Amino acid sequence: MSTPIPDIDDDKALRTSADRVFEALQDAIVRGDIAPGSRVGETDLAERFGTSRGPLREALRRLESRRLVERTPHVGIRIASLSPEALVEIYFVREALEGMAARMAALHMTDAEIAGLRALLVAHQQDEALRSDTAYFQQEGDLDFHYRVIQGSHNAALTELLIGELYHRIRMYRYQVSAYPNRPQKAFAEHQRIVEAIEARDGDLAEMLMRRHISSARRNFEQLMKENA
Amino acid sequence: MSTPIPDIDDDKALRTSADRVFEALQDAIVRGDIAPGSRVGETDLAERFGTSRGPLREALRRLESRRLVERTPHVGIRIASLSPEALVEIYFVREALEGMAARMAALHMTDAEIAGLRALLVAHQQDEALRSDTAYFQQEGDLDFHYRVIQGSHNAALTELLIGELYHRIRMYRYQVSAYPNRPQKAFAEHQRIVEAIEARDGDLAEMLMRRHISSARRNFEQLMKENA
DNA sequence: TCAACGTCTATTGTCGACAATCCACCCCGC
DNA sequence: GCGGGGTGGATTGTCGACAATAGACGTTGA
Repeated sequence: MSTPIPDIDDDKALRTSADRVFEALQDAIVRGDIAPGSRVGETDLAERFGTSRGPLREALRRLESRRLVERTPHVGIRIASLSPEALVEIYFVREALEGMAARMAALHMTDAEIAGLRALLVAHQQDEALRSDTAYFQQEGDLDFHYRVIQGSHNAALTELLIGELYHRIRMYRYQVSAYPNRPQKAFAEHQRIVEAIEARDGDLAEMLMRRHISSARRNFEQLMKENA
Repeated sequence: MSTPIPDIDDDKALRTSADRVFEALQDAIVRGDIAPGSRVGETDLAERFGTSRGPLREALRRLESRRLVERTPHVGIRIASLSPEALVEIYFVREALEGMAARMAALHMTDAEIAGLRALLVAHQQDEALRSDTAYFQQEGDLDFHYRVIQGSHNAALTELLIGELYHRIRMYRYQVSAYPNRPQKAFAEHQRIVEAIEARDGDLAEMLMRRHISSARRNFEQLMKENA
């Protein structure tokens, strides 16, 4: 108890209480401020977020849709915990979706967007030169890169699925196991070649490279799991 | 079609009222019993489904997550209507995801599942021989075929995304525009070749064929839209 | 006549209380 | 001592009432 949860977002931009709780609670879950797998009571949560159980339950239903909490009727809710196996499953989904996103990005990104993407890579290169092995920063940068490619697809359904649903779970896992090594220099090189393909407006190549990029990250992760077992 | 809303599911298997309303309302939206794009009041809906506004709002939040209703704070909710452009976007997502599903189905489906899949095709062939142009039936059969391949991937994340989220919107569109022609005989031939690839355990081929199958359905749809405009 | 303002009503957002259900613990019988 | 049933407590599910907001309508002034 005490003040375990980072302050509720008091910003009034999100009008309703249910929306604020939804964002705050999602953030708390993703950041691991609430232990994954733990059972939580509605009354406690409502009190903690300074609202009543009505809006809280609405927020919970949305989090349930996003697979961030699991609910069993008349029993309660528990914070979702992503197993390594489930993460591997998501890797396959990412490979398919982001591959398609890269293809469409190569076809539909504006020149300005591509320029911004390359600028991002340059920034990463400099940062990486300094702090070569701090995986965390690279991970956030990695997310940034993928975000931009996804949005570059100009496909709202695709973007919503990836950023709105999948990425929260992935980030949750990254917080759970604090920064597992993820070959930053190699990933960076792959990013660079993806951008080159996009610049060349080569959809086939962009998709292929992105799929290889993600599937090799998956294999790296699977290897890591095998070693730790 | 007489009763305005298909009877609320009185089955007690779904324990809570919010769950029942969620399913019933989703069904009503998908079937078009509530006009797409129409504004609906919470009080009306609650009364219509025989519950109070509390559970109804929880159901609405989940439907909002599935993009079946759109909500603007302090104003109300409106039933989502899927534009042709949005459907095209979803076709691309399907192409990526179902392509991956076909690949994984070729690798992971059990022999029994494959046998069932082929049996389904045989049944389709016979039915289709009789009613060669009734698109509706073929469509439901089409869904059935795709369902099985998706579940054959044995990837829960993939299955949940496709069947749990995307397919409701697709079905909604099929009800909206009553049975647009979708080249049943050609689709059937494509299904057959996909099954052959799965039987051969050829993941690469299965994915390629499935992607072609879906993208050619998309192009067929886009062509149709152009003609009607 | 038109536009801007203010009021007013209908609808949504929020809350607290009550009812229903489950789980843990205890008691009783074997 | 052990298993089964029952009871108590706590938690979730549901409801009706109240507060707050937005949009519609009428009014007033130029």
